[in-house]
Amino acid sequence: MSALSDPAEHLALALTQGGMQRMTARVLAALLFTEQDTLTAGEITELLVISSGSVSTALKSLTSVGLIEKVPAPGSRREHFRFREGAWATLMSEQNQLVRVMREAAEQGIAATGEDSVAGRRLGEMRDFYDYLWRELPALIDQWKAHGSKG
Amino acid sequence: MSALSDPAEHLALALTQGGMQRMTARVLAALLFTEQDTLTAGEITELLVISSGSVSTALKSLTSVGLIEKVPAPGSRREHFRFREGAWATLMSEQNQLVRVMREAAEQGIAATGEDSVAGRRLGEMRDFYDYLWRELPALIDQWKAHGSKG
DNA sequence: TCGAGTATTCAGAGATCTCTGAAGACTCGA
DNA sequence: TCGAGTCTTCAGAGATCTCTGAATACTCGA
Repeated sequence: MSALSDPAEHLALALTQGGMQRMTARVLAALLFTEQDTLTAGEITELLVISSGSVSTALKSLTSVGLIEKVPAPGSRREHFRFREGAWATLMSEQNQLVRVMREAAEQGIAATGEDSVAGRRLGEMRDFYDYLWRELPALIDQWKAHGSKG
Repeated sequence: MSALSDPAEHLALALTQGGMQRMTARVLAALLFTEQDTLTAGEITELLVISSGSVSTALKSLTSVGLIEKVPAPGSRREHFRFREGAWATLMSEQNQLVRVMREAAEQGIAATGEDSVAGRRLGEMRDFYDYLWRELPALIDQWKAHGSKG
C-alpha cells in the first residue's frame, strides 16, 4: 500500500491552486480517497512517502481549520483522523474571509482618499461589490446546508 | 510623486492573498488609487520604484484577465491604462474557475473509485457541493451586475 | 528609411517557501 | 516512575518563485 492514485493527486493539485500547501493538500486527498473510515499519521506517512514532520504539520493545520477531525481510537495509541462532515462548506467559508479583507481594504482606501475623489469613487464601487458578496455568500452556503446534500 | 500610500499597499497585500503576484497587485492598486483617470507604464514605474520589466509584465497580465484596459491616448506615444469598469465581477468570475476545477476533480475521483465505495460517497458529497456553487455563483454575479452599483 | 521614444523579453541573482529528519516532548500502561 | 510507541518542533538544505536590468524589438513622425 503506497502512493496516491492519479485522481487523488489531481485533486490535491486543485486544492493547491486554492492556496493550500502541497503536502497538506495531499494529506487531505489521502483522507478523501481511502476506503477506510479513518487513517493514522503513520499510515499517511507511508502512503504518501513523506516525512512524519510534514504529516504532523498538515494534520494540525487541517484540524485547526475544521476540514478533518480526530476520532477517538479505542484500543490504539495512535491518533485517528477522518475527513469531516460538511467540510466543503467550511472550506468555502474560510475562503470568504478574503472577501472581508477586500471590503475592508476598500473601506480603508475610501477613508484615506475621501468619498468624492476620483479614487474614492473607484474604491466605492469596490466596497459595494465586496459588501454585496459578504452579505450574500453566507446565505448561499446556509441554503446548501439546509437542503441536505442534494442540490 | 512616488511611493504608494499605506492603504494602497494594504489593498495590494489583500490582492496578493487572493493569489495575485505582488508587483501585479501593486500596479493594480496604483491604478485604483490614482487621482488621474489613467496612468502610463512610465508613471507606474516611477510611482512604485520597480523595474520597467515588472510593470510591463503586470500590465500585460492585468489586461489579459480584463481587470484593466488600454485607453487610446491621442497625442501621446505612451500607452495609457485604467482600471476597468466592472472589473471586480470579472475577478470573481476568474476565481470561480477554481470551483469548476474542484468539481471536475471530484468527478474524476468518483469515476475511479466507483459511486458506491466509501471514497466514492465522500467524493459524491464534494461533487454535489461544487456543482451547487458552480450553478449558483454566476447567478449571484449576474444579479449584482443587474442592479447597477448599489447593493 | 531613419531615429528617438517607448515597450517587451528573458537570463540569472536574490528572496522566499517547503520539506526533511533527527532531537526531544508527550502519553499511557505497567 | 519507567520506557516503548507516537507525535511535534525546527534548523537548514533544496526547490521554487519573483524581480531586475540590459539587450532587443517595436512604433511612429519626419
